Formats: sequence, C-alpha cells, structure tokens
Amino acid sequence: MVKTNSRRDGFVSTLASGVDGKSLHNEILLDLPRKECAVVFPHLKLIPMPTHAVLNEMGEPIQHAYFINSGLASVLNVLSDGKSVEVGLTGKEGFVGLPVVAGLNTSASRVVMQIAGSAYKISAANLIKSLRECPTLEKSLHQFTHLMGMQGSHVAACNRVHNVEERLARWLLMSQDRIQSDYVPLTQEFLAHMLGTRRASVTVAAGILQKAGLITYTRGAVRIIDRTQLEDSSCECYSTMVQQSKNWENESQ
Amino acid sequence: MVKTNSRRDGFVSTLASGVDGKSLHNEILLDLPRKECAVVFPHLKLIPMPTHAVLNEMGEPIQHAYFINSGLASVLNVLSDGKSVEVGLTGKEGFVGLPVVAGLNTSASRVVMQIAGSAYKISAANLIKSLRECPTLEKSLHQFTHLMGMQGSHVAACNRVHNVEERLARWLLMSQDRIQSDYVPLTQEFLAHMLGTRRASVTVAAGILQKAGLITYTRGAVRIIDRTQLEDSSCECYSTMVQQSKNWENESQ
DNA sequence: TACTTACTGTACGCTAGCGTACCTATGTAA
DNA sequence: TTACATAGGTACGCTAGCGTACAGTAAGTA
Repeated sequence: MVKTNSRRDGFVSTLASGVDGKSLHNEILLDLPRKECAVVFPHLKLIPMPTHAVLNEMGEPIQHAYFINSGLASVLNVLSDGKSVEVGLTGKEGFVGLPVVAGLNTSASRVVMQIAGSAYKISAANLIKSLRECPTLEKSLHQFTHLMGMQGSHVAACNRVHNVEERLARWLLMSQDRIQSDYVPLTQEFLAHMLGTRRASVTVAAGILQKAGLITYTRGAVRIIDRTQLEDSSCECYSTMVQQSKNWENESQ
Repeated sequence: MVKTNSRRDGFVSTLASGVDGKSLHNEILLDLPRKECAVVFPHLKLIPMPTHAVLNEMGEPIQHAYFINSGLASVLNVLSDGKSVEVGLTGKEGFVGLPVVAGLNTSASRVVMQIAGSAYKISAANLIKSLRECPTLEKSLHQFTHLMGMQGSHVAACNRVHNVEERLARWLLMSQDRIQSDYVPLTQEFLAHMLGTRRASVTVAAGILQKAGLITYTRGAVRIIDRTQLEDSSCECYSTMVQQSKNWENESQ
C-alpha cells in the first residue's frame, strides 16, 4: 500500500519533522506537492494516539480528522446491543474523517485506535478550507474513500462465508501490513471484537494457528512466525484486497 | 433517498425526455444544474436493462458507467468458489461505475440488474471528460461513493450478527424503497444469492413472514403487505441505513 | 511474598444454518 | 392434453459457533 511518488523530497521531510520533532510517515501527506503542504501543514498537530482512543464516534458530529502516522485504527459498526463489528482497518496509509471529505458532518462508524501510535490532527473546518486549495489532497482522500468502501464490502462478504480461523489469519496479515511489525500487541478479547465473535472462539482459532507454528501467542500479544503459511490459512479475501490495493496504486495516476 | 432540489425544472425534463422519449428518473441527473446537463446529456444513451444484465464485472476493466433510471441493481462480491454475496443495492437514486470516478479502471465487484429497468449509459472516457467540466456531478458522485461505502460497511456488520429472517426483511424493505413498489419480482433462488444463504433458508424465512401476514409469496415474486410490521421484523440495520441516508440529504450542501 | 487483576484455555449444552435430497406446485410449449 | 422445466416446501443429519461458566496462569502491586 506504499505509493511510489516522486514528490517525496527533502522539502516535505523538513516541513514534517518541524511538527513536534517526529518524522512524517503518513503516506497521504508524504504524497502531497509542496504547494499543498504549505497550505495543510500549519493546521496539523502531531499527537500521540493511545490504545482505545476514539477518533470518531458513530452517529456523532466529526470535530476533527486524523492522518494516521503510526499505529492501527479500526473502523467499527456499533449495534444497539453494544456489539461492534470491525468493517475497516487503517494505519499510516490512511485517514480518519472521510465523511467530512464527502461533505457530511456525522460519522457513520466508530473509529478506535487498536494499536497505539500517533496521528496528525486537523479540525474539520480547517480540513474543509484546505481542501479548496489542495486538489491533490482532495483526490487522494476521494480515492481513499473508495478504497475503504471496497474494504468494507469485502469484509461484508467475508463475514458471511468464512470461518473464525480464516478471518483471524486475514486480520493478522492485514495488521502486519499496516504496522509493519510481526508483533501485534492485542488481547484475544479485542481480536474477538474485531472479528465480531466470542473471545473463546478466538482462543480456539489462535490455538490452531499456534500449534501449526504460524504464530505464537503470549499474554496480550501475537507474534507472526510464518507469514507464508498464514496466508494459506487465511481466506482468499486477504489476497483479493491486497490485489485491489495494488491496482489502486498502479491505476491512480 | 429523494433529494429535494430546486434545480429540477422544465428544462431538465425536456432535455431528458429528448433521450429515447422516456422520462428521466435518475436522481443524480435530475439534480444537475443546466450547464452540466448540457455537457453530460449528449453522452448519455437510455437503454433498457433486462434482469441479470451485468453492468460491471469484478476484476475487469470498466468500459461504461450507468445512471440507473429504473429497476434495481445489486453490487455483488464474487468469491473464487462462485458464491456471491450482495454488498450493496441501488435503484434510480444511484450510479454504477464508481471506480471510474475515483480514477480507477477496474471494478472491485460485479454489478447485476436484479429487477429489470433502464439506465443512462455513458462510456468511461466520456464520463471522465465530463467530470472535468461538471463540479456538481463530480460532487454528487463522490458523495454517492461514500454512501455506498457506508452501505457496504453496514451489510458487513449485518451479515455477521443477524439471522436470515431479519436480513430478508431488511432486503425487502430496501428494495421497496428503491423501486417504489410493493411487488418485488424475484425468485427465492435469487433472494438467496442476495443474502448469501441457501435457497431453502429463504423458503423458511419467507414462510414465517408470510404466515405472520407481512408478505405474500407467489411463484417468482413477493408482495409486501404490512410494511410497518416488516420493519419490526427487520434488524436495526434497515432503520440505521435509512437514517444515514437522511443525514446525507440534509447535510450535503 | 502474597494478593489481585487480567488474560487464556477448556468444557458443555444448544441453535442456526448448511449441504443435500426429494417431492409437489405452477407455468409453458409441443 | 401431455410433457417438461422451473420454483417452492420440507426433511434430515451435521457442524460451526454461540452463551456461559469455571479453572489455570501470567503480570503487576502491596
């Protein structure tokens, strides 16, 4: 999901590291041309995002949007009985606050940090203002809207037809891609929320994957051992989604 | 899902009825300002869309886009074993070919007419060209992208947690909204495809709804009898999605 | 060191829905 | 009228996953 882009240059890095002294990883921001950086960056503030931080709440107005810089955020659909089901997943390639880009005020889902990290925060008002002057940013965000829609649709199909073990494998692979680490610091309880299933079902599925030597599970964290075999254990949805992201990179400009 | 818009005037209707002598129902087109109509309409051709016509095929290049004028189109995710799961649904409020709007060439899903109707067809190339001159159209389509993404996400959650009977009720209600008729000419076989379940499961679920007096089932068609009670039988997802569409109408512009 | 809390492993009865099969209606065409 | 194809009703054994409960274990704290 890394877009190659000739615009990444010393200028951008300098601007970025000026914000809070940390380096810029968000791929949407990295791909902005100089002109647009100058418009957007003054509105950004790099803030730490602790685990379980709620970025947007379902049904509530969106005050701020976020360019994820590190860590992992989940897009959840919350049902009236309190159950939640993950419908999307994004890391440093992504952005939270898409409804604002579409001209809407209300979030259709809850977005939560699953793995702590950092993000560039911008107020909805400043984002809207910036978009008027930043066609590249606008285009990126429209494309990302489409990409997240595709992701949601795939998850819809996957949730219908694939079992817990396959979905767990898929989820671990998608996470690893986004945080670029084989260490996924999550409890089974939270994985269960992600997969919309029981904690006990995750224990069983994780046990199977562990016995097969694909992962090791320690208290509060998974480590991925054999990625290739994990892909085999996962449902086809993983490779389909990866393929579509690649199409997206190649076809968009 | 009907957007009220002052731009709907005699001019537009005249232009529209010029195409094939039939009247224009597509709500995105109806909401275009005169200027943009003049750009887009010359590229449109109103064509009949028979049942099971494939508008876009998953993984294949998009040659044409469609403004649905009547009937009902399903967005399906096709799995390698040939199974398909519906992830979206659109009628005259909608558009097929969203990837093109996002700047992509390949369709991420199969789009099929479920109930015959008609659509305004436009080549991908002409659409792209038109979009450059039509900011209103572009904005509408970006918003529709977002709306379909929300729909897919909701279906993802719904598929995970709700049973066949609830999902069938939801599907019938969503169809009725889009075709504005209580008569839904579909076999149980096809409903099963829509819900990603067995035909036999649909028979059972439809039987329950029929006994309760909410629908009647005749060979190849359902008729909705008691809409209010059907809403009660449906899962919360229906009302959530309706609510979000309303937000969309109110908040956009 | 003992206590406490949070996380993981496992078990058990239960149910929705699956795959499959077969029979019965209902249209349609010869 | 008969033959045929398609759609709907029903049944049966089977399995994944649910809800729940409880015990074991690691990690933090007094």
